[in-house]
Amino acid sequence: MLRGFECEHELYAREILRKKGLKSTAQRLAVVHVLHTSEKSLSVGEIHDGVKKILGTTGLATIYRTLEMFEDLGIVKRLHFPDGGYGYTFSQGEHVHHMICLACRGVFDFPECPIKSLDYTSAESQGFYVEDHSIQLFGQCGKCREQAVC
Amino acid sequence: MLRGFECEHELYAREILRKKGLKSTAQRLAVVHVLHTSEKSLSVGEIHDGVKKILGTTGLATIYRTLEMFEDLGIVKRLHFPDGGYGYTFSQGEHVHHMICLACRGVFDFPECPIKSLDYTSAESQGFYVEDHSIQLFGQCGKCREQAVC
DNA sequence: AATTAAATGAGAATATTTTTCAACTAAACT
DNA sequence: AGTTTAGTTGAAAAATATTCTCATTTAATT
Repeated sequence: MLRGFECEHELYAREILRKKGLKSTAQRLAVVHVLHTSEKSLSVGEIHDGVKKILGTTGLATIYRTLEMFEDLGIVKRLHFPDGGYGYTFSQGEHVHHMICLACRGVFDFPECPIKSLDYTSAESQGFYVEDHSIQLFGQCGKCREQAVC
Repeated sequence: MLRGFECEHELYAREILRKKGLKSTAQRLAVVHVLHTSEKSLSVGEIHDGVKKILGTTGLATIYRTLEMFEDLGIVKRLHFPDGGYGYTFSQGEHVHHMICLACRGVFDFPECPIKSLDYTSAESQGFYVEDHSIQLFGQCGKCREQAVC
């Protein structure tokens, strides 16, 4: 298959796919490439466009299939925005929380997990068993603040 | 217009609508009723069904329009689940975080906001201006744990 | 009761996502 | 390097989900 833009991120994805007996197709690696070279999160359509730029024609269904699979594998993360939209960002499966710029949809890692220091006592006192949590900060990134008119 | 199930939640919604010069229609109050009497979050279709049970025929477009408006007004909150679905829960505009049961989609308030005690220093050191944040705990509620087979 | 601006319903129009299936291809095995 | 095989893809159709249009209705005000 077509190579040429092989980097650590693509090798990382190849490895995960290989372990699961899944194929490292040009389409899948192109999705990895498009996502990890983007500083902002991307919609399904934007990912499709990016992949088409690399491979020429590519079916939209393949993009949907790939993203769903990648999310299960922890290769991408789906983020929901307050306006109801959503996008994908590359992920290496780590426990990371994000700061999301509402202006450019840029995604930045939030270095600390405040829940780590916190315990789940108040949840558990209500009989709730916590399996996972998600934290997101919304606002404006440095670049967008500079460009802002106000 | 049709009354009969007027309670504090409906009066609360009426007041917000009135202040904005919007009408308290039977459809809107029925959405409030359906949502606040449900212990779990509801999909658009479930809300539509619930409203139809109260009012008879009701257009789906009205449900969509109402939910969008209610979200802007802080009367409902849209929650996204790890499986990609989403649902709505009644809200009174307060800063509350939720514990979401993955089994029944029940929504419970998480009493403390860990971000309150935390500061945004690490975000701000990256030049990011934080406007809002969202925290969600996912897991299993007490009721679903009891019913679980394992 | 009359007025008016806002809201609704029904269905058409869009948009989004999933499914189907024949053709294709990466990976493993000669 | 060629064969085999199971997994994948593309294209189009199908299924879902969401938004829009506009004539009719209604809540709120006078």
